[in-house]
Amino acid sequence: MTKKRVTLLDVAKHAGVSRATASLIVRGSPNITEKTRQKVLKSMRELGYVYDRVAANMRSQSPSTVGLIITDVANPFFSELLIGVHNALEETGLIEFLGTTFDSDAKQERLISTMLEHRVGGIILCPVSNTSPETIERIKNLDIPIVHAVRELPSIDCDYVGIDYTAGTQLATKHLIQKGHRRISFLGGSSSSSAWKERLEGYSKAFQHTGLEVDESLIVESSVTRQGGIDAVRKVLFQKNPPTATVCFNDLVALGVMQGLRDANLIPGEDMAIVGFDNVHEASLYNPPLTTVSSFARLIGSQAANLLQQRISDQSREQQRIILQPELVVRSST
Amino acid sequence: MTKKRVTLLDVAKHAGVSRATASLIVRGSPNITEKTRQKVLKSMRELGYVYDRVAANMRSQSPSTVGLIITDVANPFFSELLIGVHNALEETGLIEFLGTTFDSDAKQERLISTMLEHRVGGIILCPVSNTSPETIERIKNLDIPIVHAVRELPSIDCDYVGIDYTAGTQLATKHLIQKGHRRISFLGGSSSSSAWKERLEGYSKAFQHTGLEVDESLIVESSVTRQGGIDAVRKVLFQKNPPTATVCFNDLVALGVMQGLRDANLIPGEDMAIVGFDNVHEASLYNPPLTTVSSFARLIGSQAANLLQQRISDQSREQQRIILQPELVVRSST
DNA sequence: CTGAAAGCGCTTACAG
DNA sequence: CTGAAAGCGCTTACAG
Repeated sequence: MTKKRVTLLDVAKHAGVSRATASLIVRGSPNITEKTRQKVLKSMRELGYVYDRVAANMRSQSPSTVGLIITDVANPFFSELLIGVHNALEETGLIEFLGTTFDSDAKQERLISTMLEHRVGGIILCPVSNTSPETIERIKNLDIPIVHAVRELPSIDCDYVGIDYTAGTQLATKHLIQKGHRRISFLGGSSSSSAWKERLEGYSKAFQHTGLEVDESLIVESSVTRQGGIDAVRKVLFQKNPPTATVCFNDLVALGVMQGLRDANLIPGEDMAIVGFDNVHEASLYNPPLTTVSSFARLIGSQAANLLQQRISDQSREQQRIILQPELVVRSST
Repeated sequence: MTKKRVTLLDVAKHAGVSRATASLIVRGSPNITEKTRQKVLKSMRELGYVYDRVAANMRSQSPSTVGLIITDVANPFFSELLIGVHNALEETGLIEFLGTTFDSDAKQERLISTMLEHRVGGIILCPVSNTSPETIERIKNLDIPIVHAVRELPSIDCDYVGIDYTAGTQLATKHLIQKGHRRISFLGGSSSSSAWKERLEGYSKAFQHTGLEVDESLIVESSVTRQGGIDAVRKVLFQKNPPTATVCFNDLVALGVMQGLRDANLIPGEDMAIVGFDNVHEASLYNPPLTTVSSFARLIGSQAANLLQQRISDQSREQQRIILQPELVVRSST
């Protein structure tokens, strides 16, 4: 038994103006006398009018929504990114649909479809690590703006915002080497993602620059979760020549590594130095406070939102790649 | 230079059928011969047709979106709830707009407005703790379905899903009393929220049942974050008669409490027993693993989504309140 | 500022 | 199954 929706025409009649005038007012046109404006706004309040952006945008063919597809809401890196996107979008009147893939290609497929059917004006995509060729092909044929964030798909040309992972882990690894460590493991993440490859490259580079050799047995993949960190550290801890330090795929993994060490009665930061990646808000609250590489999640989010808006308003503009430079944040875990 | 959107009429022409037929097919009508169906589906693929749910729902006056308003994405409780909502909605073709209030009434206001203008079919609202009377009045006048979750607004009648907080903290407090504790603090949360009041009631009840008295100086409010926990535990730790155990507003606060203890060179679980609330996925990974009360976040989410759907399809149906019964999960922090 | 018409991409509700 | 018409709530693009 919903009441019938109040339309602009109802408002116009109530205020004694034309529908065209009322339409100009809701869109904030300047060339309407203040007096009529007030009169119409008053009618809107009295009738309880709610502007229908969906109808408006359908007619004007301008989008009112964008899609944001991330891998995991529970990962603080992504919740920060989400906030960055939201804040940047807030002022523009755009609203975002959120989708979470949990790194599943099938889910990513479905989310993209659903969002397209809902007429999003564009999509910010943090692609799953093993995005299938079919999905890539499909994305390519999409005639709607798309911005990639965090991870880049090698075969796709489009706007991208990410950080220089290679520089980041290089920074982290160098820091450990300077502290005197020689056996340094690299824990967590999946080798199929570009984000992993780039990080590993930084790790390797740091070794090369010091003339040291990388020991492959110290490189362990895992899921990008706390549990993944626990699992990964176990695999290196019981080798005959265990590492004295570790670079982690991200802070979440680092947290797991700390846990895994404690489970083995070792003290994180003392028995093994640990560097994370992301500088998650809570990294300073870890025990011990975590040395990590800041990846500016919120900034990535707001930059991606900005790129998307620009792309929406001008499809033909030049492609942009924004690569943020990471910073090492030294705390007591190293 | 976007290509023109392919419409149902384009598809119909291409397949040599009428628009009405094509429309029946996208909506999955059964009384179409398989042969024409295949023919039309083929045309859709060839033309790259994307169904426009926005237009469809506008015409049929049935909603395709719902709003979900939570307090904090970074809180694992809410990210679980979010997943619950998403999963339940996925099958129905509804898609959700996510809004985060950070417990600000102004933000909540703005989010509700934006969602209404985007024609959501309903809203799942986890209201901010100090929701203003104006907002409440406005929500009342809303003629769209709304379901409250997690927190209840006392002056509003509507569908609600939450858990029995009173029973939860009572369980937690009783457990500590049975373990021999007498000085038990209650840390975190804001006394203006119903969720806090109910929890405190459970805490008090447990004392009453054992003939013990509550010491008001052991009840400390804080923000519902890890930092809040650190701050709160400090305030009780340096009293002349500090508590030997604590019930925390939630797991996030409990994590902060552990940290605060360590900062004071105390061992969580040994020098002070700790019970959390929520049974966040990571609670079992805390150090020490956290005794906590399970609040079934994901289930709350899916139940809220179900209630909302039912309410959308039948506005006049009887109001529902679903109160889940919490369970104590004992681990080594107590 | 007004007024009347057309259109965004669909569905509805017919008669055939 | 077809075909033509009307409508969801707006905006567009006029002539006045």
